[in-house]
Amino acid sequence: MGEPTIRDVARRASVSVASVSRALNGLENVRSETRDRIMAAVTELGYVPNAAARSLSLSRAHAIGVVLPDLHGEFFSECVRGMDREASRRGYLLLLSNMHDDSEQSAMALRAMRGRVDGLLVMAPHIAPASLERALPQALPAVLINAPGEVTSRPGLRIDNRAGVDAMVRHLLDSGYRNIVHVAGPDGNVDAQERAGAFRDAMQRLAPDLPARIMAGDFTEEGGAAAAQEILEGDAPIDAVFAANDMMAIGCLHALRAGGKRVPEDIGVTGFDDVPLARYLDLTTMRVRIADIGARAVARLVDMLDGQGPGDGTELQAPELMARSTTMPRAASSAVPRA
Amino acid sequence: MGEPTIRDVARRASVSVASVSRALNGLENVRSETRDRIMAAVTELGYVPNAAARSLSLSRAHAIGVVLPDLHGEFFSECVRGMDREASRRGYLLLLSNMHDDSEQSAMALRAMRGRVDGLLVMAPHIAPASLERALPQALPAVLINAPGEVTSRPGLRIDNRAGVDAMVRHLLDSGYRNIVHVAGPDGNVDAQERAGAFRDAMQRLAPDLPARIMAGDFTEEGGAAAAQEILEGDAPIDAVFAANDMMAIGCLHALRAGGKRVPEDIGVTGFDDVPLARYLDLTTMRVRIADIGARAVARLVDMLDGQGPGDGTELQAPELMARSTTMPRAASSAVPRA
DNA sequence: CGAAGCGACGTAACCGGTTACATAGCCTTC
DNA sequence: GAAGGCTATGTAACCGGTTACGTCGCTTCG
Repeated sequence: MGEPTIRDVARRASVSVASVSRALNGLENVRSETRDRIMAAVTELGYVPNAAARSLSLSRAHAIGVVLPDLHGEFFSECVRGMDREASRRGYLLLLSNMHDDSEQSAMALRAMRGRVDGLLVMAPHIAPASLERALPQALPAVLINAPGEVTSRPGLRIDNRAGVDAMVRHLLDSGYRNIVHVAGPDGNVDAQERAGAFRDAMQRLAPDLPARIMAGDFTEEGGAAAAQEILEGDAPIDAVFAANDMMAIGCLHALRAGGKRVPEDIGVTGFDDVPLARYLDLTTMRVRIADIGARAVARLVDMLDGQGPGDGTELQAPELMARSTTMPRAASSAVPRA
Repeated sequence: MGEPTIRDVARRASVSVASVSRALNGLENVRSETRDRIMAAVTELGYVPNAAARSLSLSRAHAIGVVLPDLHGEFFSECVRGMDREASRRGYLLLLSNMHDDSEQSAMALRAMRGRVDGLLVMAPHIAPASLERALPQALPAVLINAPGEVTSRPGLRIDNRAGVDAMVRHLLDSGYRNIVHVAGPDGNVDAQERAGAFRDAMQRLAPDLPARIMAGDFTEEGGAAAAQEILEGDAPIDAVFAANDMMAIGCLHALRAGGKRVPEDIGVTGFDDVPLARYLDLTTMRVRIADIGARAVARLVDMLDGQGPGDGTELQAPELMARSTTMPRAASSAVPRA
């Protein structure tokens, strides 16, 4: 009545279940005539192996658990797209579960994956590493995405914020901007902190004579606009705003233009992330290839599962400068010494 | 060595595996003292039931397979977000697989889900219903999302394009626009066809005296701009453009303004979908709650699985008018008779 | 010619749960 | 006080695969 099982196939092909299993898994020690009979039976019955039974006896599910926070649109889909691409290339399926803020429920979701997946991909930007480590089944290999710092023993994958900020600061200096202010993200956010710190360092290193101003922000468009207001009303001779993300850069851009500034002539504006809107507004920014991060995370995890060693530590994904029309080479430009 | 099994728990609590299973599944016939001993053993050992074993013996996986095409960002993530929300409320996990254009590989992905999922959520806008029906395991319940027409016997979920177009046409007429042109989407797309057809019908019904012009388009920004050029250069007295999606509306909006037209005074522009960019540009459009569609799809599927009957046929999700600043009530306005 | 070796194949145990059925202990009831 | 019923619990079969091990027949070689 139900779906055909391997025993049905065996009966139909007049062989034992062992032979069917061997034939299906491409083992060598099956006579080709036998194999043909088995394959015929398989197609006649429309047999498909039951994955649950397979996982149970192999203790291998060929599936990867993906636990993501409630991400904003583009980021989420790009990440999953990259994961799916790599996973399906490698013959794995993705088991998805949003990690809700409720850590109780997240723990539930994690347990529910027990026995279903061979490894975990976890993005938990706002979870303390210690409690994360506790929630993670210690038996399961896991790759952490954008986890805060090196605090964990798990292999990880992160945006190379330092390299990105470096490239952007260099671009601004090369273009001739001299009075650069960084609008930082919220305190709680790891990327925000890292970008702000990197900005300070980059300025110190690349242009020690110039001031490295940092303003507070919150990653929102309104926050960017507020920063712009402050700049318009202040008396500091700012000629470039480097926002810690694109949304703030966009808020900034509008407010500055509304305030009578010409961008990029009077003042340059740049962001970070390269959201679709940035491309649309022709905003200079750092492109973060999120899909690649997802794909690499899968690749590393599968390598671990196949015993290729744990890979070492945290891998960084370098963003790419997208120089567009909110910055321009300026008259007063002077070369910056290469590091 | 490996993870503890139910037998380990049974041994530790000095009971049989049957009692452990009963206690864990909340069966009534377990003495509370016994239950406590079992629970203690569970937490001491850190026992988590193996899902594969569970699915095998119950033939119930508590997971839902999700097969989506390679969707564009926002749509994908919204849809999955809605699904995940509802699925986790109902105690289900999501098994994800992008359906690549390669139908061979898609079939593979579908078989790989055999035994892993209790049902399928399939979005296949560009697959012929017949071949889809063939690829789908006939034993698995499935809910089709945005499937073309009623051609299939499976329950489905679709955007109510007719209602949406109706509402928009009514809004334009109410606002006083009289010479409305619809910029259609690509021929192959079901939504595009439906919207164009609905536009013709709505105009016929709500304003039989007015012309119902339709121009060809392709759902891209460039396509919208091209249509706008044609309007600018033509001599028809167009005073409103209703694009079949937001991206075309945006292309149109820019081209019209670049061509010297004032929007919304000289000409109204509207779209469909309410992508984030539309909100940003303050474009009048129809909001499609994609997340709700995903959530409803899960809800219906789970109802089917729980034997609540198959639900009947295709359910429609009504879009919502977002009247923003690319349309406005005009002087020459005259009321339109309500249907 | 018999033993050893080898390749193809079958038998049955196992993976880790669930559950039908058996059993045992206790309480009722006449 | 024995029979019957009820409840808590144990035993073992089963879900559908994989695979260690055994069997069988044939070839090869001393």
